[in-house]
Amino acid sequence: MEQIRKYFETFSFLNDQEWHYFSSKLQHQTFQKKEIVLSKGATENYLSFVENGILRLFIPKIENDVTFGFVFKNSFISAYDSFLTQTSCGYSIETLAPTSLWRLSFDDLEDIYKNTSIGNEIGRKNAENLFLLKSKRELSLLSNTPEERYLNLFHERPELIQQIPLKYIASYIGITPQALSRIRKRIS
Amino acid sequence: MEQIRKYFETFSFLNDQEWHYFSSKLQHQTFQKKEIVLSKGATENYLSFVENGILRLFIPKIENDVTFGFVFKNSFISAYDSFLTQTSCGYSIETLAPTSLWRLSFDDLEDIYKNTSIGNEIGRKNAENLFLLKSKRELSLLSNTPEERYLNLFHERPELIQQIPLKYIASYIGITPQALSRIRKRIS
DNA sequence: CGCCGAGTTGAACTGAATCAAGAAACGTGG
DNA sequence: CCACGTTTCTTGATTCAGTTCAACTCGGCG
Repeated sequence: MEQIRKYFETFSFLNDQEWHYFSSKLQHQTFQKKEIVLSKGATENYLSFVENGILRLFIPKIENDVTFGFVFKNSFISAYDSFLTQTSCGYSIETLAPTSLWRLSFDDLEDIYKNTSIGNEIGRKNAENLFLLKSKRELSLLSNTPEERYLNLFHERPELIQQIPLKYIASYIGITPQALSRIRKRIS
Repeated sequence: MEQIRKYFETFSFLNDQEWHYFSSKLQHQTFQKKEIVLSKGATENYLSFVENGILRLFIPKIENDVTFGFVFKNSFISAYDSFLTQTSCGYSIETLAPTSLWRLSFDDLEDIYKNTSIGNEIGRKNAENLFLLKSKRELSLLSNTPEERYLNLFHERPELIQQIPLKYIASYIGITPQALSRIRKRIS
């Protein structure tokens, strides 16, 4: 749990009282490998910190679903759009490895925003960070080729390429597994 | 200027004192058509409200630059990633029509965050909204075809298709002007 | 041992890129 | 208000990266 505090304090310092208030809201939950954490159509009720494990965000499709995100330990996971708007979610989240989460419910987070000044600040900085990530990804999808995206992933997140089945990575960079297989062959 | 207050109050109510403090920081500035508002490589110093006009965000390239955003009146524009991180910007912003902005500097915004509780709340909700837009766009780029993206634009933002040169829209959708021309022919 | 999912490889197909040229629209100065 | 030059849009021909369909290999697991 101390990891969460550390994570926050990359944004803003928390005194013990603030931290105690925040951490009292957290619920611990564990999942097996290949378990669905949130089903498409449901409404996300949690902002969750990944204590351990790997998760995948994807739009389920009849044939090939579209994977658009992976989350590793020591960061937050949520269907954050569904969470923020409290409307049904257009995608699903599943675990790719045994996973344990510290979860904060929507209502508890609202309380934190109401009752603490630090809450909004951390919430803002977190949303800003998520925005930055999505901005980078948008530019990558528009201006890089799939091959460039694969090479970038390879350099920036090598752990991802080692731990995650290729078919999901292929989908993440926007191509079929076959095409990724050929790219790998070409560049090696 | 009242438009800005209205915009904020879609998020959170502002009392007169808060509004007065905020609005005292705003600087007014106007631009002609086709004027560069921010050059790639510079650092964004402003969060700007578009009172009037149209702007385009793009990565300048030797041959075809990559357009990834348009902003119309009554919303905010900024190279928000560069602004937040105060590092040099990877893209440029130019006007596509005569434009007038109300601008808030980075330092002034930091003051607002420090001195008001409402500031962080609005900042958070604004960042959340920007995040939502980017999330939608990511999914669109991954799971729709260029043709579907064009039709979506056509339904969701028809004003955009009327007022903006096709070549920029093509780039925004992720294809060449020629390909967009053929799509238009096909669907009409 | 046999099954199943993941990855690879091949062949044919397709949508978009590229190269090139012409038509239409736009803006500016006379 | 027209004439000219520039930019934008369209259309055609060719090329190419990635898709699709299909077959085969490999490794793990019941």
